[in-house]
Amino acid sequence: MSGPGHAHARIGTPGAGRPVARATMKDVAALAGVSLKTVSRVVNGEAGVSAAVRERVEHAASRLDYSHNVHASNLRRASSRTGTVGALLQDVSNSFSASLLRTLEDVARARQTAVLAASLDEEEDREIALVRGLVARRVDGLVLMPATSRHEYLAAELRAGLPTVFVDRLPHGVDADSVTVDNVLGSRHAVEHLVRHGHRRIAVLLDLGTIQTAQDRLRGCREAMDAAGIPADDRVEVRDLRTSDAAEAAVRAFYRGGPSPTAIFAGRNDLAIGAVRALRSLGLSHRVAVIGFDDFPLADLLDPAMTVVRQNVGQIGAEVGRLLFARIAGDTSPPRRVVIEPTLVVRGSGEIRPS
Amino acid sequence: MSGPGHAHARIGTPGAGRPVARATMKDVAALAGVSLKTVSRVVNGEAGVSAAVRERVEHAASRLDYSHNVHASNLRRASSRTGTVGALLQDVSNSFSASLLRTLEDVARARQTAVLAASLDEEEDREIALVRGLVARRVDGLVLMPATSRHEYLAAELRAGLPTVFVDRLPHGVDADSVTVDNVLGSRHAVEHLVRHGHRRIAVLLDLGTIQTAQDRLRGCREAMDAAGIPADDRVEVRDLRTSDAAEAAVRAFYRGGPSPTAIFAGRNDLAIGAVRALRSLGLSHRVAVIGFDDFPLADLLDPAMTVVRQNVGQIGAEVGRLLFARIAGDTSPPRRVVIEPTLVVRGSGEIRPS
DNA sequence: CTGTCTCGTGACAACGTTGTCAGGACGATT
DNA sequence: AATCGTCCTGACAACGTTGTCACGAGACAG
Repeated sequence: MSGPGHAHARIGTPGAGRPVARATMKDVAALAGVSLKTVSRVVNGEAGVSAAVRERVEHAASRLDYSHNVHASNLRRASSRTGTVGALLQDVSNSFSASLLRTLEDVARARQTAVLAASLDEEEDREIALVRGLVARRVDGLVLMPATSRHEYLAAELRAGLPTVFVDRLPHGVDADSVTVDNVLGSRHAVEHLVRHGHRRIAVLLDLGTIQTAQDRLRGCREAMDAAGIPADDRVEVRDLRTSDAAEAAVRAFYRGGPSPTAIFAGRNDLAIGAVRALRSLGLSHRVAVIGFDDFPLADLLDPAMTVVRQNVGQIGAEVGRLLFARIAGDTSPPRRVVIEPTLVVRGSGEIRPS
Repeated sequence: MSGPGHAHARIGTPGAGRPVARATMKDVAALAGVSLKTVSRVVNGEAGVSAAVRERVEHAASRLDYSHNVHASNLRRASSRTGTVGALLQDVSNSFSASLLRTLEDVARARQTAVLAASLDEEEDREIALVRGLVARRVDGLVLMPATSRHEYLAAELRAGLPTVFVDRLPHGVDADSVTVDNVLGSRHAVEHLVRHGHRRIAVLLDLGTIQTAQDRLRGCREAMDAAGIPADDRVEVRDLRTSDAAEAAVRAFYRGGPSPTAIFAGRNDLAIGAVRALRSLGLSHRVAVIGFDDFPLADLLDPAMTVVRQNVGQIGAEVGRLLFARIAGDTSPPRRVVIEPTLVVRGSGEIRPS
């Protein structure tokens, strides 16, 4: 207690402990009067330690608040798993990424694995920096919803055997597992649905043109329109919409002496919400049809309830987890591309007929 | 290429690399024809390496796909930071936890720190196990939205100086930083608001009674009702509601020959949503007032738009980040208890008068 | 030419842990 | 009594890295 290092150490207050070094196996060994290796045996529950010694060690460990250092342990161990995986998603606060993270977390926890989560916000540099950080932390696996469109920068890691699963977007330039949604199909179905309800002037709201899913969704729309003989119309095809507010403004513009579409397909859930806000304020929410891509909480409570193309997030997350941990467990079969079919959820807003 | 270990190693396929060991500084040193220590100097950008040697080392490193091992580095370094913090939240897929995580992540990223995220789902054992795991991983700090009601189990860690910030719920039995919302105040304001609009039969929906915030919210309601001279009524005070569905069922029961409250205060956002579903299906959504605790996306788009008590999540997250990283940076001042005042956001559902 | 100083580089120990192996105590077998 | 095997325990090296120190080469002053 009077040692120089402890002189001013208070107990139980936040900053008090910094000077107090953590107890190591060596300290526990000294207190228990055994060798370091014996402590290691006890801590790891190995056989070949007498009950008396085991008890002495455990007592010493708890008296010193000993906590195992997994980093040192992994460093020494033969085939070191860090028990950590990384998840780089678009934005952990949006409901799609958040649900995905949650499902992955559940799978990981069942395997004693922790999840490092981060948001990319479609920033390419951030993705590359974060991947580097995760590799430096020696994560056992990586789940990636990429912001980049080319993934050669990952080649070395993949070659080194880093289990990697792409989600929502396909890998380009490297070969890796992926779990994606058939965006072309989903948006084609949505637009076909609108056409079937009599629409010919259908607006399309889309995210950043650099994002794969946005491109695919556009393609799906075009296919459906081509099949219906509806010519492409630049005035109602708005791209590079990043926010709900941008979508709202775009939709407002449609009806200010503009093309006045009778239906709107929104290529992302918050764009759909922006569209609803605009229509609501224009008094058009019961006169213009809306279908959004990606379901969201409360879509059924809006008025009219929103018809959406649903990506089954639970299924996506489960597939991602399954693939990732199979690789971590040593599965070396060729990369798999799991494609999940989205479904149209009919709720009302997509069934409004043109007036 | 003909070495025995590489004979069957394919390139670029997921499982190909497992047998290929990662290059270490030793390997880089050998290839560059320098000592290991020189590689360390180059990798860490230390001074005292000639340009020629530096270039040779960098070239060798990239040829071997060398990646720095932060765990070994931290182990050796004097004052080791792992550059990782842990966030144990209620459920990373609910919008409150997710937003909090997101804000924390932004603060952390600015400090080159990664975030380990996990959900507790109000399970006490899981909290304890996860904290142990985070400590074993030597996180630099911990953000905790506890499922437990007593926190003595953290005493040793706090004593050892683990920077810890409680969020949404206060620490009990130990002294630590916290950022909470004044739940009593918020719910008192909500009920006062209902009383002011003429309500005397006000139902209260609450989460698990073991959760601190639920207790506080109940207390706030009671204070407001006492002040208004409204006697407590067990029939309209429903506790231990875990899900939106449970809330929906409870509200349905109110109007099946039950007490028929003229207003409902829901102590959590998804309970409020359950209430809305029930009222909607009973055709009462414009006749019974509803106020929810905690704002949520689209609350303004419901019909009627929902009046809520808003906890400013951005502010909470920012405070948590600020406190946590101040501690990590060495701040040893006494623990702080930051309390944030929630505000009533008036939107319509809370201003319906009794019929 | 010698001595000193600086600069670039390397040898070695150490961080906290685990795998390998060897040794001592003890009871059982010859 | 000598030999063997079993059980428990410890000494030591190693994982990949960095801090410390020492050494050799060249520059420069005396």
